[in-house]
Amino acid sequence: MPTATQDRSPLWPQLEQEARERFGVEDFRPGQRDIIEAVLAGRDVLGVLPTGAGKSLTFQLPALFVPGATVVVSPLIALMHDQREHLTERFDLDAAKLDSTLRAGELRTLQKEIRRGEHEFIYVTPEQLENPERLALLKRANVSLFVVDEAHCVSQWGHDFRPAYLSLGDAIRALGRPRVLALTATATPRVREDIRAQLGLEDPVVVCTGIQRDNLTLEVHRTVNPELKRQKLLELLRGNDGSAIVYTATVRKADELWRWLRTEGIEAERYHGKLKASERQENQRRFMDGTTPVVVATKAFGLGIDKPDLRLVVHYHFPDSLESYYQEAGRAGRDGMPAKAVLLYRLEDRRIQGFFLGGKYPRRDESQRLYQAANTLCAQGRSVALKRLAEASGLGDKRTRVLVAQLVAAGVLEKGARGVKQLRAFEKPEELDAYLGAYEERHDGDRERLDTMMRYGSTTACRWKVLGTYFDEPLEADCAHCDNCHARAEGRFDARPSTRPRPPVLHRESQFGVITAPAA
DNA sequence: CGGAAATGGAGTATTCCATTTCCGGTGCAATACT
Repeated sequence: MPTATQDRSPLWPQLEQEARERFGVEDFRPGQRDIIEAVLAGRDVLGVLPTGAGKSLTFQLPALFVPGATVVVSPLIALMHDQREHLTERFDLDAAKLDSTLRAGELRTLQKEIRRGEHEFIYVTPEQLENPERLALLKRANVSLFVVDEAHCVSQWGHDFRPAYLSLGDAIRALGRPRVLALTATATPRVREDIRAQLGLEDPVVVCTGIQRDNLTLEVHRTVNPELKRQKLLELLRGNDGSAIVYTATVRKADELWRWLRTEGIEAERYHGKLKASERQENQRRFMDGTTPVVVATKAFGLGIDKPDLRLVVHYHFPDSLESYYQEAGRAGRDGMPAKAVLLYRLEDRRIQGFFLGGKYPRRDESQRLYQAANTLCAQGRSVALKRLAEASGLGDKRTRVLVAQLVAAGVLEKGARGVKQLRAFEKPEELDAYLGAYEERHDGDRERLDTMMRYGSTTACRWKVLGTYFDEPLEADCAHCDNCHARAEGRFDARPSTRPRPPVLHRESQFGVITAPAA
């Protein structure tokens, strides 16, 4: 993919004026100008900018200079709501939002407004774009810019829990192929490629600002048992002057730690997907406005969280990949002041992530079952509803949708208003095999990412270097602001750590059912 | 896969240990209830 162009649009002076007068922006931050230029030039763009780097401006500003409406796809209704309010109240722009919370009356009003072209911005959930009526409505808005906010969701969520993300490419085509701007805070080359392919971006301009953060110190503490872990956590929180997030992998652990921290005299909120919406909102508010300094949360606490003065992010369990880790840990120190990201590493925590990985993608036999069901039900060119396909194959709705999307992409099925139709069958066995095995590759990729996450936890190398390599931004010198670099500077590492004798391994259940433990 | 909780066994009182079982993230949308 090519990098940013430097052509200046003739509109630039007007643009700068608008930026100043409407948005109060005097100088553009790194990356912003390149993205805006490319969008105005009618290019597809993938922008990788960190949280708080002014992503919104990169579509809000050019949207005012292109004809027709700008559609913004957002993963969370709450996020859409905030952004819309921001646009209408602070910047005096017309923005609508289209999601399931609209009542029938509100929807009718909105339909009229959209037909009259009243809205410059229309925020939608990906699910809405699967609905043919909504798509028809948006078509009337003459969409010339299609923005995908938090675009990593396309790659991270599309294939399992929010399959609507797999249909964005279809929606873009249905809207007459407006230029597309995909925005995210982190993307490895693999994720970038996934976004490009899923959205059908054509020769996109890629704008990446770096991932290195000099004010953020990375640390890993190996904690060999739960008690040590808790003590370390307590020590970190007591030693921290400012706000902190503690991430856990499970809801139960989040609740448990939250309770325990409070008995230890630490003021904390909790946040996870099992809480009622009202409680989540209230807890988040108290953390964001500084009433409570600590929040214990699962990964549900993430999107849209921009608290610049966050001083510490602790991971009680490591997440599923370095992308996730960097996203979560990187929330610390957005204000540029010193901050710390600490991982409490324990080898055993792998099982939790391993468990989540296990059920994530369709297995071979499931893909087979769906394909067979489609073959049977779609005989003689009949249209079949997804629900029927799910019933016939015995798969869940979500899984069915993921697999249908895969078959649509392969040109085997076609989506219509009344379900799917079969266009052809897999002709060659290799083709069928590629379909059946498509998710095995993804699964292997995910395992690898988990392994890389664990290598980060156990490495003695510079941690920023590890991250740099992972995100394809190799770092030449060591960072001097991670625990390993500190340790090396203080001579606390052996010259050649890898040559030390390895600890004995306890083999349980060898193939003869004997337990052997090599002498230490 | 591992930790917590539940169950079971041994053996006779309460308890203790071993084994088994269960559970585990993210949200939208549509639907059935008050």
